[in-house]
Amino acid sequence: MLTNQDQQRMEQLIAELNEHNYRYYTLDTPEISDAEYDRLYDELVSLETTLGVVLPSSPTQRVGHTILSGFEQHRHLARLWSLDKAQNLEQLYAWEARLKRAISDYNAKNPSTPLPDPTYVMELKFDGLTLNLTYEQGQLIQAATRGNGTVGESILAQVKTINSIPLSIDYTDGVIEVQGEGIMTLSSLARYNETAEEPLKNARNAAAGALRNLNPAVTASRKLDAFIYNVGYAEGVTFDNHKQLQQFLKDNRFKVNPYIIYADDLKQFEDELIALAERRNELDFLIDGAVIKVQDMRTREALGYTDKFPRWAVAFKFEAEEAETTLLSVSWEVGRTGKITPVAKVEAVELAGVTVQNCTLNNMGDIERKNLKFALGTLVAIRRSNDVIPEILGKVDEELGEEIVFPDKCPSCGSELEQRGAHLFCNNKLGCEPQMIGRITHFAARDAMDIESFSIMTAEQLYRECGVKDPADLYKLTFDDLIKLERFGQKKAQKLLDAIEHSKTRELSSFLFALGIPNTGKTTAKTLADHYNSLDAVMQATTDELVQLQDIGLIVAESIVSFFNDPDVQQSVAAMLEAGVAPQTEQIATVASEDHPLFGKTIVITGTLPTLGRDELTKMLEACGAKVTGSVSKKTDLVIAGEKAGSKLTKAQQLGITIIEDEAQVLQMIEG
DNA sequence: TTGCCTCGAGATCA
DNA sequence: CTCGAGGCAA
Repeated sequence: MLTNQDQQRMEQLIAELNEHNYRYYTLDTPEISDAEYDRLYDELVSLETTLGVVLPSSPTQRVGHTILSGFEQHRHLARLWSLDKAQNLEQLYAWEARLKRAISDYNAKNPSTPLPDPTYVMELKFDGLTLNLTYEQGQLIQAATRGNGTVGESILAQVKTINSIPLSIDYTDGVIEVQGEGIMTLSSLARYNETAEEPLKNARNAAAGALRNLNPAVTASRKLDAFIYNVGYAEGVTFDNHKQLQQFLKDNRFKVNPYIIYADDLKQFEDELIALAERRNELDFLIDGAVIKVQDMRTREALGYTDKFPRWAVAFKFEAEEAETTLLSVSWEVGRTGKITPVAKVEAVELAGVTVQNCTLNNMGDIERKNLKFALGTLVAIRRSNDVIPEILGKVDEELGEEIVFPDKCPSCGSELEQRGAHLFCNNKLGCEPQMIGRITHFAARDAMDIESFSIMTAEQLYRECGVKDPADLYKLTFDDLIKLERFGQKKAQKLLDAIEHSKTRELSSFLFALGIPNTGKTTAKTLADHYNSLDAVMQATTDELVQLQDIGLIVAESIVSFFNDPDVQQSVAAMLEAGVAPQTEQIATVASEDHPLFGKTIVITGTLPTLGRDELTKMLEACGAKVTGSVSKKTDLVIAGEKAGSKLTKAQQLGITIIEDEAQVLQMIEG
């Protein structure tokens, strides 16, 4: 039986433990000994077991004992943006110049409400894994990775194991999302590696790996930490400037790194940036630069965002670490477009926590510009540019090595190569294996037809063993074809077939991108799909028409026209359509049939679904002949309720309206 | 490009 | 149980 007294004692214990937890992990000023903490903790555990009651903010809820079967998708309430970069002071001031121009443009248009001169704040740029935490009525209800910025993966159970992240906060007036960086401190990593069977190589990957472990107990054993630096979405609270936002985070007991510097002028950061780069190695966690933001929130709102970045913030990146190693060999690889790219093998060398063995050299011109023509077997300097791709900077000394010989024949099929600019191309489109395998791989890729579990290895295997020479051939594959292959069992074969089947109904824009039209990326493919709304119309388009479209010039237009004039392409597309590939367009979908179960229904959407955006879902529903309205009434036939659904859901329940909360079920209904 | 994790396949052992 | 492919993040 739960008595009032027990309940009170439990709440008291939780409050005390959370307070001590906060002092220990967030403020780093513990007040009681570990033994005392453990005693209180044990008392709470036994109280919880005897009563059979566990409150959500109880510290015993940090380490879940159920092993997850996979990660669910999560749609962020506010997009998580990347940051514009500055590698040096010159680029930093260039950013400031753009910023000031944007401000004066704004002020010219809005003379009655001018923006103030910008003042700045500088913080550390942590090298870990972005976290997005959702609190509803003060409780931590969701935690997700960044993903593509819009949809990430839910890692709530893993994030709860991070002791400095509060399970509940004082702010209870609405839903908020805060953002921060999940990290592993260097001391934690060292301590972990002392006893670990498999030592972890660097703190960033260790943190990322720990958060993607399906067993939260494993995550807990890695003893991660997190710094919170932003409020991405908030109901019921606004901030005038960065200081207020910071204070809000601190008041709600988030762990905010104390390194925050305010300045009226970027010049004041110059010395600090140099000092920081030097002090970098003294910190107990990895940073890869500093983030500089405008303090004033109205300015942030007014300036807004480009496609990718906020205009009011920039990441100042430290000089990338460099290493010296021997250039062992250069091989020439053929991409899907026939472009020949030199790839360098170097003597394995440790660089910023990873072992580098391969470096891209871009093209012939690059090799000459870097004076590497006679560098085989000699010492070269390397660096990881843009954080990721290793590149060779140049020779370390004057010593001459063996010559890097530029090929004149395709290294794969032996055709004559053609030079276009600094690049070499193999024009043997249909007889050159890596080009064909590359096209098939590209076709199946995530942003293209999204055939899951299919990648270059599979493409090679299918090409060689099953005669899959063209993307269209994928649709002829049978279970019997696959099961014969090495490393293909029942499960894998079926999975691949299901994925191929699923790809038949991808969006037209994805299909166009998948075809690999030269000079046509995701964005152009989308432009084409939106404008023409049918595959046939795109194939019939003329150069004159195409150049009228947004961001399509003569070169792109001609690429598109000549691509679809190619009889091989026409044949391949025809074969795919024949096999049942039906790129989805709005036009097809808007031919709503009166037989559709959703036809004429009045539907209300509330909350957020894991992957479908509200606009996207509205369009889909309308295409079925449904009417999507904003508020629930007696006339509403159906309510689709996602996470964090509000009063609309309550009202629907009161009125007894059918409610769907499962995204998969929604999609099923749309499909009929 | 690398490191980390997961999953399925195939080998090994009971 | 071990190995390698696939997926994710930076």
